[in-house]
Amino acid sequence: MEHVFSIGKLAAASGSKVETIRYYEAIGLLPEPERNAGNQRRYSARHYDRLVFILHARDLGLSIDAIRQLIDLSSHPDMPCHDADEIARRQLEDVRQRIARLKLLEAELERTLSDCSHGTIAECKVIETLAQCGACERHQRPPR
Amino acid sequence: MEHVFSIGKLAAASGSKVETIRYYEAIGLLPEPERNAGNQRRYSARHYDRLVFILHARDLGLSIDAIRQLIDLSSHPDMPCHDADEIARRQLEDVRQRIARLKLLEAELERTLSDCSHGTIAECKVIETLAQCGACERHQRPPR
DNA sequence: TATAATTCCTGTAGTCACTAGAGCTTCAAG
DNA sequence: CTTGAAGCTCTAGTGACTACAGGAATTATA
Repeated sequence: MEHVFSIGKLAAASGSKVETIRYYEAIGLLPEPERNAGNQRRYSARHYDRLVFILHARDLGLSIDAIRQLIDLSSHPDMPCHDADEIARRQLEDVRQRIARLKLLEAELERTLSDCSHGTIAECKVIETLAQCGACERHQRPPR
Repeated sequence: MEHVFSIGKLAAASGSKVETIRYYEAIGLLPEPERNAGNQRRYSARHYDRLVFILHARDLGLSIDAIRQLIDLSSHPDMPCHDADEIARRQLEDVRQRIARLKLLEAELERTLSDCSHGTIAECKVIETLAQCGACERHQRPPR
């Protein structure tokens, strides 16, 4: 006899939300569960497993689309692992880039804050710093 | 005599996009520019400055709402700097948390990939890892 | 067992910060 | 003067949810 969950219990057990679960069902990530006599969803352990898989992958920053690919892959257990590997590798690359970028931001915010003389807005280095381009290469020189 | 830009030139000079500029105008972050006889937007250096301010702040991860607050602040130059300071400080805190979180993800993805035996999907550690909760505290124990 | 409180249902709309497209007008180069 | 690029407005789409309205079903309490 399997455990059977209401959507609320499944949300609580998995650490997600009722609305999110219904959303994952609507976009086809979670299979449609059985319904009881009163039309309420009744989930099994299989649903729990699938949901935890999705939540982990989301936590790791994978897009819904990447997760869909992984789920498709796992329904072909004879295929080589290469594609799943590739998805994880791309994600790792992405995460590393995000870290590098955020560290630059951290440094710039630290500088911005340490420069601030705590006077009035007119002298505020926070605003001033944002208004200028120090080492930034995004724009051309101001066109004066 | 001031430089005057078309929206396309402003986009190119600032490193943003035409649509983004119109969007910032629509939500009230950029003041409405003058129009020429043919109803086309004509921007001045003031607009360029404001746009660069916004783009920098967005690059630093500030929300549109935080930027709006900073702009409001800067129109009251006599107020103390404290509020602007606080916005930057909160943002720094946020960036640091994001870095910490991403580093955990990086480690988990590295582990996932190094475990992968490159066999078939059935043995794929990438998928397996996502399906389990190793050290994760998000959910309760599986309810079997 | 009756009622009250909670949970669940569907469907729609809202969020954020843009981005893309349709269908038209205006501008600039040759 | 023609032609093609750039501009205009307005609407809808994106991703990944989140929130609400207005009911129906279930569960807890008296």
